[in-house]
Amino acid sequence: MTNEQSFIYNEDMRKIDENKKDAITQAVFQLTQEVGLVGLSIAKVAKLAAVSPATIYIYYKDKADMLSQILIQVKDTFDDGMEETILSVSEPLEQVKKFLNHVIRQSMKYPQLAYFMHATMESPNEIAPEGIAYSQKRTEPIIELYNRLIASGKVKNISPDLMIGWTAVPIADQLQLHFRNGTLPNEAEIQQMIELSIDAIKK
Amino acid sequence: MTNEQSFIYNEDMRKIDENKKDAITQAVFQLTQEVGLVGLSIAKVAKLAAVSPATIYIYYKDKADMLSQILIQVKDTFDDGMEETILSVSEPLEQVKKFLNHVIRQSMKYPQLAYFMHATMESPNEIAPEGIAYSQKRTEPIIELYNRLIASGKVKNISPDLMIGWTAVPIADQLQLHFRNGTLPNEAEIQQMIELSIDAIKK
Amino acid sequence: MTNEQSFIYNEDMRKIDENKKDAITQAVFQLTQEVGLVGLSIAKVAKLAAVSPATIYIYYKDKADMLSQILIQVKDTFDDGMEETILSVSEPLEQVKKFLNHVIRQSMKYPQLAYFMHATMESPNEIAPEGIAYSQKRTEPIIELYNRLIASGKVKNISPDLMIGWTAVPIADQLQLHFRNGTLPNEAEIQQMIELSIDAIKK
Amino acid sequence: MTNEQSFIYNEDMRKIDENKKDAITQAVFQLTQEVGLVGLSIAKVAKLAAVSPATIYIYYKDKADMLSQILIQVKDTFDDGMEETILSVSEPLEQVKKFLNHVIRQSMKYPQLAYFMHATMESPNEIAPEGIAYSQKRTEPIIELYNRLIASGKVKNISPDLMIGWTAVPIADQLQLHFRNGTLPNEAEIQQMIELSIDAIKK
DNA sequence: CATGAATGAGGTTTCATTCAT
DNA sequence: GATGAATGAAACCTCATTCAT
Repeated sequence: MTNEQSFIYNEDMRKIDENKKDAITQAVFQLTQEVGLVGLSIAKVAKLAAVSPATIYIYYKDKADMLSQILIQVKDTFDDGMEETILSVSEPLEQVKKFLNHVIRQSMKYPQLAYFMHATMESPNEIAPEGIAYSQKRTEPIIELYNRLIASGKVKNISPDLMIGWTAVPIADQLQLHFRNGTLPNEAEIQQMIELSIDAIKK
Repeated sequence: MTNEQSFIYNEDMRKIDENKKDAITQAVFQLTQEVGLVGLSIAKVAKLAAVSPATIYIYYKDKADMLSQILIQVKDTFDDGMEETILSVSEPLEQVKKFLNHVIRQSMKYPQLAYFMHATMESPNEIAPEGIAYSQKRTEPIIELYNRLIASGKVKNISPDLMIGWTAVPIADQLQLHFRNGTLPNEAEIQQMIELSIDAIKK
Repeated sequence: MTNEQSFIYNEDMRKIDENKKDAITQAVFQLTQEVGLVGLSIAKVAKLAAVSPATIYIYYKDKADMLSQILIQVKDTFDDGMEETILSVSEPLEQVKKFLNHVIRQSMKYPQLAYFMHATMESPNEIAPEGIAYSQKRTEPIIELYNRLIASGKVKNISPDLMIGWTAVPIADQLQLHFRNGTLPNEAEIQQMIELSIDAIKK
Repeated sequence: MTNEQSFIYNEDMRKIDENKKDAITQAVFQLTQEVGLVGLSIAKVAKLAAVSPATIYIYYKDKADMLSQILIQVKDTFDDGMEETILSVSEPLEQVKKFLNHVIRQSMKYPQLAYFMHATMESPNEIAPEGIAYSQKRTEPIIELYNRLIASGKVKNISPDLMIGWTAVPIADQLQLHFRNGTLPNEAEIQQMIELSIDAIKK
C-alpha cells in the first residue's frame, strides 16, 4: 500500500477496482466498529460497500481471507514509519518511548484501524492463518526491542511479555476507551500514559 | 447463585431445573472457550448441555438474555468475598493490592469464568443491557476505591480510568495469556504483576 | 422399512414426521426423474415436498446424507423378497433366472426407485460413502451367485463382472428405456430379455 | 474437426482460436472425468483451460451449447472410419462384429471421449437439443444395420433396441468399468465381449 | 417442565452470464 | 478476438426462535 490514506479517504481514486476494494475495506472497518467482528457478514459488507456479495469473492478467497488481507494492510499502515521513529534515538529506553508514542499517534490518526486490529486479536479464529502469522512476525522486532531494554539493565528483569503487558497493552486499551467514547487524549494525558508505562517497568 | 461451585461440579444437584440450567451454563462456558462468543449458537449449547433448544427458552428470554444472566452470575461468583478481602485492611493502597490479589486468585480459581467475562467485554452487543448495566454497577465500588487512593495522595493524580488501566487491566490480560497457554502464574510472577501495577501508579 | 409401499402411497400415515420424510423422499424421486441428480437441489426438493429447506436438515445431515439414506431405503425395498425368490430353486442357472426376474418385476413395480438407483450409480460423488458402501455390500451375494453358476460349469468361464454385464446390466438398461418412454415390457419381451441374457453366457 | 488428434495433442496448432477452443475442449473432458458433468462449471473450465470465462462465450452461446458442440465433435471423432470398417465386409453379422470392434477400439483410443459421451447420455438435460439430435441421427445407420441383420434371419427376431441392448450397451459399459479402474481389456477379453454379444442375439 | 419438529431469515459461497475495455 | 471485473440468482447450510404435544 503506497498511500495509507487510501483507507480513509475515497477521493482521487484512479482504478475502478481499487475503488471497490477500498469501499469494501472501509465497510469492514465501519461494521467491525458497529457490530463487531462477530456480527460482520459478507452480506452486510457488500451492502454497505454498495457491491454485490459475489464481487467480494473476486478480491478475496473467502471471509477469513478478506479479514486476513485487510489485517495485513492495516498492520503495514500502522507500522508505517515506526522503525525510523524508533531508530531516531539510540537508548533502548528512549526507543521504547518512541515506540509507545508511535502506537499512540497512529491509533489517534487511524482509530478505525486500531479498533480493527484490536478486534482481530480477540477473534483470531475469524482470520486466515496468513494474517495471524504476518501479525506475529511484525511483533518480533518489538519483542527484540524489549529484550534489548531488559539487557540494558535500566528496567526490571522480567519477561518481555510482562513488559508489553504494562506498557503497550494498557496504552492500546486506553485508546480504545477514547475511541468508543468519541474522544481523543490530550497531550498531558498522552504523557501520563507513557509515564505510567515507564514507571511500571523501571527499576 | 448461592454456591459458586455449582458452575464447576455437577454432582449433588437437588432441583432438576437447576441441574439443567447449570448444564446450559457449563456448555456456554465451554463453547465460549472453544469457538468464542462469535461461534456460540443456541443449537450448540443445547446439544452440549444435552437439552432441547426449546428448553433454553424456558429459562431465558432469548440468547442475549441468556448471556446476560450468565454474566450476572459470573460477576457474582467472581466478586464473591471481594469486599471482605478489601476491607480486611484500611490503607487505600493496601486495599488496592487486596483487590488485585482477589482478581488474580479468582481468575486462577475460575479461569473459564474469567474468560467468559473477557469475551463479553469484547462483544457487548451480544449481551442484553441488564447484564452490561449490572457489570458496570459492580465496577463502581472499585472506582470509588481508586478515588480514595487518589485522595490519599500516595499515588499520581490521574483519573481512576488510567489507574485501572495500568493495574487491573494488564493483570487480567496477563492471566488470559496464561489461560490460553494452559499455564498458571507462580507466586513470584503474581508478586511481579502486583509490583508492576503499583509502581506504575505510585508517585 | 417395514412397508415399502410407503414410498409410493401417502395414505394412512400415522406419524407426522414420517409423513414429511416420505414427502421429501417422493420429491427426490420425482426430481431425479425430471431434472436428474445433477439438477436436484435442496430448495427444489423442499418446495416440491411443501416443507422448508431447513426441515430437510432435521432428517438428514446434508444433501449427500439425504441421498445416501434414501438410496439405502431404495436398495432395501428393491431387494425385498429377492433372497426367497432366488432360493426357491436350487440350480444356479435357475437361480440367476429368478434373480433377473426379480430385477424386472421390481423395476416394473417401482420404476422411480429403479431410476433413482440408476442415477446414483452414475453420480456416486453426490452420495455419502455409507450409501455407496451399503449398495456394494448388497451386490456381494449376487456376485457369489454368479460365482456358483460359473463353478457349475453350465456357462462360459468368464468373470462375474462380464456375466453381470451381459445379464443384469442390459436388462436394467432396457427397463430404463421403457421407463423414459412411459411404457412397460410385456410378458413376451420379458422372456426375450431373460433369454438374451442366458444365451449370452451359456456355453 | 478435421483431425481428431487435436483433442489429444496440443502441439502444432495453426490458428490461435482453435488453440483456445481445444484447450477448452480438453478442460471439459478432464473435468467431466474428475468431477462429472454435474460438477463441471464454466469457471472451472476457464481456469483449467487458462482462458477467461468470457472467452468461452465467444465460442459457445452458453454452457448447454458448449457441451452440445463438444458432443458433436466427439461423435464425429468417435465414428471416424466406422463406415469404411463396417463396409469392408458384406455379411450383416460380420458388419455388426466390425461395428462392435470399432466401438471397442475407439473407446480404448479415446477413453476420455467415451467417458464424455457416456456422461452426456446420463444427463441429457445439460446438453442443448442440437447435440442430442445429432447424437440420435448418428445412431440411425446403426439401427439400420441391425435391421438388416434381423432381416438376414441369422439372429433372433427381436427389436433393434434389444439387439443393441445386448451388444453395444454392455460393451460400452464394460469399457467404462475398465476406464474407471485405469485398466484396458486385453485381446482375449475383447474377443470374449464380442462373443457374448453375438451369442446373445444369435438364434 | 420439557421437548422434537418446524421454519423464515440470513449466512457463505459458486453459478452462468454480461459488459466495458 | 480476448479479458478481468462484475453481478443476480441460486446453491448449501445454520441461525434464533416458536409451537403443539
